[in-house]
Formats: sequence, structure tokens, C-alpha cells
Amino acid sequence: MSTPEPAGGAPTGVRARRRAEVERRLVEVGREHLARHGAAGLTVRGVARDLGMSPSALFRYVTGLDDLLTTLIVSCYDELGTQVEAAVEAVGPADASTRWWALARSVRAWALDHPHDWALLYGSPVPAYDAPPEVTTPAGTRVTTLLLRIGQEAGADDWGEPVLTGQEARAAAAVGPLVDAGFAGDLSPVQLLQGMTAWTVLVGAVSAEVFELFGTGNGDPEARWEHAVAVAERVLLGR
Amino acid sequence: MSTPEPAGGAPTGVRARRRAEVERRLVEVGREHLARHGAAGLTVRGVARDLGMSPSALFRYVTGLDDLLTTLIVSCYDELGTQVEAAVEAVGPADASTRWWALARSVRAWALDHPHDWALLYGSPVPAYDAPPEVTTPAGTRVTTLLLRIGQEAGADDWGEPVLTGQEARAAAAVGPLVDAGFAGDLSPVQLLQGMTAWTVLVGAVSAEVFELFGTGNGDPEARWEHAVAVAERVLLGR
DNA sequence: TGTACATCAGTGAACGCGCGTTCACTGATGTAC
DNA sequence: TGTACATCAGTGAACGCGCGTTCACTGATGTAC
Repeated sequence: MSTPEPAGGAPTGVRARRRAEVERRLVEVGREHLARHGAAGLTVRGVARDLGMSPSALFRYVTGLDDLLTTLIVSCYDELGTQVEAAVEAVGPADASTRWWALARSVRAWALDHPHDWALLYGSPVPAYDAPPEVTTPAGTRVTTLLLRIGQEAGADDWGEPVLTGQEARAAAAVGPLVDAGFAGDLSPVQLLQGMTAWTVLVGAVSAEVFELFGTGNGDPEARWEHAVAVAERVLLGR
Repeated sequence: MSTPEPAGGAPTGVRARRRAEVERRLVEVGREHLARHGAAGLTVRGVARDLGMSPSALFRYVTGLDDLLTTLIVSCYDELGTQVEAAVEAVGPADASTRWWALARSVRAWALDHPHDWALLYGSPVPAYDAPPEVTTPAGTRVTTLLLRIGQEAGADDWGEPVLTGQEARAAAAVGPLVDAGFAGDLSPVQLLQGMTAWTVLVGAVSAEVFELFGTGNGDPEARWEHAVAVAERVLLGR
């Protein structure tokens, strides 16, 4: 009983523990590189260096640079999702508006804390890289799922008229397969479309600030952000 | 009179003509590289290759990679600006809504035709590159200037209440120095803020489509785009 | 018009750099009996 | 418990690559007189 035995299937044993530890550090260091240099500056050699390993050693953990990037993207999505869920949780069963603003503020805060990560998730696609959707989607839809839930709660009894002159058919087209696939449960196409637009506006408003769409030193970006998010709120919750 | 003389100051002469021609081709080839590989794939050597010149020769025309990038950014802004101005011109002195949609559709069309260029102008910033604002701003504000003018025309007599509960002061903060600097002429802070939000939403809607915010194969992106742009229209023109 | 000099576009070799990935290897950990 | 073998993490050298930029140079174009 000197060496820890794999009793039952628990991942004990020196090798397994070390591997898990290296995997943890790999993500940690990778995220640091992402934060400092952006996705374009992420390199196998650089990460290996900061890990104190030879470059080739990384290939024991990752099939290549793209694989590493995918891991980090999922890590980003999960961090954002966890933070936003907690923020909305924290305001409790408040009215939809309060919950919406909690969500929005939390998204913004994360983006400002992690501008490069934000750019990776919601900015220009990384050239010559395609994220595998089956890996990326579950983590990537946590925030939007929550957003849609908030809209749905609010819409339960006082959902406003659609913004475009009531085109159910159009909304259905806009959003089609998602509904067919049972995505977002029992939302109507119009509700789903309004949620997607609210998300589009929120992402646009955050990106406008993070990417400095209006340059620097031109008034208060947060006040502009609030204005746009108030617009998105009306879209999501009905006017 | 065998050699053309610099009569008056006109840029004639073999040398001047050839230089102008090479400068033209430089932008042309640079834009092609941008379109094909994105900003990250733009290289001095690559452009030189396609120009049929040695890499070092490029340094006669450009101080380095950043300078080349700046030139191309201005070229993109100008192309977009020219196209959008023409599109709005083409609908004549129609009502503001028609002009807004002409502008919006033209912006979208350009973005879909030039996704990498769009990413360069309105997506994630290029790492380790800072555009010199004095070079970039005049071309970069053509579309927004036009957008604000459309809003102003509409607002002449029926400008709606501000979307946020009438906070002149807040709008002023959001937009401050631009007004002080006489930017956008005689717009009030609220008008300016509404214009900026409309632009934020439009850019967000176009980027959502170009960057595939909602993935591929999930309904009709154009219908979603229209919904968002209808929202932006209400912000710009009053409800 | 002709000549002597100055300017300028473009060449080609070279610099030093960091990159992703492969490969044969060593030594430690795990496993079967 | 002890031994023989299998698995696996990590090494270090090497591959071929393309990059931005510099430098001394050549030959054509422009200019002054």
C-alpha cells in the first residue's frame, strides 16, 4: 500500500496527479499569454517556455496550436459564463430589468478585464482557425441561454408587440433551425429573435467600448454603453 | 523638348509617373493581401513578391509594415465611405428612413464583400499596432458624419424624447469633447448620443453577421440584421 | 545642345529572429504475475 | 514482496520556414550650367 492504487477508477497515482496539475498550469499560462499578447501572439514555444518545459513536451498535452486555442476559448467562455451566472444569481428573483442589467454589467466587466479574451470570443475570427462547434458551443451559449430565460420570464404576461410590424414568419426565418432543434425550450420565434437582437446590441455596445469604436478621450464610454444597453433592454423585455 | 519638363509643378516626368503607378499598385496588391489573408497575414515580403519587386524596394515607398497598414486602412475607409455616400445620394432627398436604410444596407454590403477589411476597421484591434488618428480619422468618420446628418434632418421637427429618461447631462458626459470641438455641427448632445448608439447597433449587427456570432446554418442572418437595424432606426430617428 | 553631377528606384545578399513540428532518446511511474 | 516488462512525460537536437529590416551597390532619370 505504499503506492496509491487506482481503487475504483479515481484518478489517483503520481502520474495522474502530475498530469492534471500540468494541464491546469497549461491553461493558466495559456490564458496569461492570451491576455498579454492576444490570440495572434499565442505560441507553442512561448507557452512551453513559461511552463518550464521544452516545446516538444507540450505535444503530450495538446495536438497542436489550434487544439490549445480551442481549450483556451472554452476556458474563457466558462469563466465568463460562471461570472455572469453568479452576478444574476446574486440579485435574486428580482424583476427582469434588474436581472438584465446584472447580466449586462457583468458581461461588460469581464470584457474590460479581459479585452483580448473578449476579442477572441466576440471579435474578428482568428485567421486559419475554425473552432470545433461541438466543443465550443456548450460553454459559448451559457450567457445567451440565461439572457433568453430572463426575456422569457418577463414576457410571461406582458411581452410587447414585436418591434418589426408583427412578422411571425420573418422571425421564424431569422431563427428557424434553432426552434426546430428545440433550442431555448418554449420560446416563440419572435421571443427568440428579440433575445438574439438584444444580445447583438449588448455585444456591439461592449465591443464599441473595448475596441474603442469612437476613439479615446471622447466623452464617457460607459454612459454610451448604458444608452445602448437601455435600448437592448426594451427589445428584450418589451417596451 | 524630348524629356517632359516639370512645367509649373505638375507631377510629370518619367520618374514621377512611375512612382505614382507603383504607389497605386502597392495599395491594390496590399488590399488583395488583406482580403485574402487578413491583417495578420499582411507582410512586406508577400506584397513585394506580388509586386514583382525585392522586399527591400518597398522601403522606398513605405517606412515599414505599420505604415503600409495605415495606408490600407485609409483606403478601406475611403472605399466604404464613397460607396455609402453614393448609395444614400442615389435615393435622393427621400425621407430619413429611406436614407437610413440605404446607408445601412450599403454598409452591410461592403462588409460582406470585404469581411477581412471590415474586421480591420471595426473588429479587434491589430495587436502592437496603433493607427495614427490624424491620418485615419478624416476617412474614418465619413459614414458616421452622414449618419448624423440623416438623424439631424429627421429630428428637425419630430425628434423623439431621449431613450433614457431625459438625461441631458448624461448625454453631455457621454459625448462631451466632441460637442466642445464643434464636431457634427449643431447637433445637441442627445442627438449626438442617439446617433452614436445607432451606429453602435449597426456595427454590432453587421459584425454579428460577418463574424458569425450565432454560428452558421441557424436561420436567416439577414432577417436578424434587419431586426437590429430597425431598432437602430428608432433610436436615430425617434420612435 | 552637351556635359558633369545629383537624385532616386530598385537589387541581392545578409543579419538575426522565432516559429511549429518531428524524432530518437532517457528515466520515472505503473502493472502483471 | 519482488521482478520483468509496458507505458508515459519530458528532453534536446534538428528540420525547414518566412519574417522585417539593413546595407552597399548599380543604373536610370533629372538638373544645372
